[in-house]
Amino acid sequence: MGRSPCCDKNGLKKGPWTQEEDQKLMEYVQLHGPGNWRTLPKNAGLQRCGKSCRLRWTNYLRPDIKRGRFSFEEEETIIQLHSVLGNKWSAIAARLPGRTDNEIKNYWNTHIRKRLIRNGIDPVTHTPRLDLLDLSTMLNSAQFNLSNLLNLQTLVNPEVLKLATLLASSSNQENLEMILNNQMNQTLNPQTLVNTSLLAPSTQLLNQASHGQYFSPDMVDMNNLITNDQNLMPPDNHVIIPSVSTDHDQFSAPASDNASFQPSEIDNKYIQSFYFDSVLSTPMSSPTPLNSSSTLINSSSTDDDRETYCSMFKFDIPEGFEFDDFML
DNA sequence: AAAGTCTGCAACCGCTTTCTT
DNA sequence: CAAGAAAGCGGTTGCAGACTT
Repeated sequence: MGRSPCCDKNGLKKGPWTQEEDQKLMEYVQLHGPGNWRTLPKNAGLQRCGKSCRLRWTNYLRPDIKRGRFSFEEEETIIQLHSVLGNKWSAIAARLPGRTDNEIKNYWNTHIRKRLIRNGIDPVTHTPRLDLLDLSTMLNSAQFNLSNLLNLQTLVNPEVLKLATLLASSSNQENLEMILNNQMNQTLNPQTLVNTSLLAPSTQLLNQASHGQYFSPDMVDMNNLITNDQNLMPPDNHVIIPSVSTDHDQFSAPASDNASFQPSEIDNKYIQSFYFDSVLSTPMSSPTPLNSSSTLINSSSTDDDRETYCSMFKFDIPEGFEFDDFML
């Protein structure tokens, strides 16, 4: 059975709304409340179909709509919710007071989605795009071959494999193996990551971690994270492993034997922003002020260039997980 | 300065779900 | 329970303004 159109479109206006039309619609809704959209246009003296009126009201005229730029927290919320809910814009909008599904959808398509793609993250799966990586380097390795991988597959966290792949693409064999070997102990050891020298040490953070304290993903400025105590957040089932180059401006190649190591821009972004975050975390703290010396956010960055790093790597932290058990 | 291209967003379209009779 | 209407939803389009050549 075919569906009849929501209204007779003959003679009905389409396209942008005029101020006069907005006024009529607002006055009518304020007087009678929203709803009964089929009869509303006629009663309000509008040459529009009810559907158009409903859309105009819900997406634009509603008094509780928050207009203007999305805040950092809102953006983070959208990304996190999208990683769980997918394109359920109305469900996402329900968690963002004052924002409409249409607005969130538009913002996703025009800003967030592009940014994720630019950073090598699949906006659908929220995981790094392996097609961007050089798998051949890893697979051709004599020391690290496919059969080893297969033997490990039940033990290795797939997300860590992705990181490992990334590192492999940078020809850093030794560090890669260290990470994978530690994965055989079921969980990623932050000390090991740091010891690889791919990830410069943060003594302060490691001390905190070794005492079983976790950090919320204050994701933007990893440099601040290690230099500023107040950025270390209270336990919240979060772990961050900050991976900050020693000079803060350029990713450091391991010394001596790997002088040709040239990480790509994507490598830098991934590695420097590597952190763990449970998917359904509690709302995040306010972001750390951007540091102009950071590779991620530098002096030439505009507001629009605020990079989005959440949801890149997600790990569930097992209950009762203790870092002490895994310290070297 | 003009033409072409890009970008962001409001609005529309059509399908699905929910409600009403 | 079924049919029809209304509402909800997500994908897509069209256009105005910004930007680039």
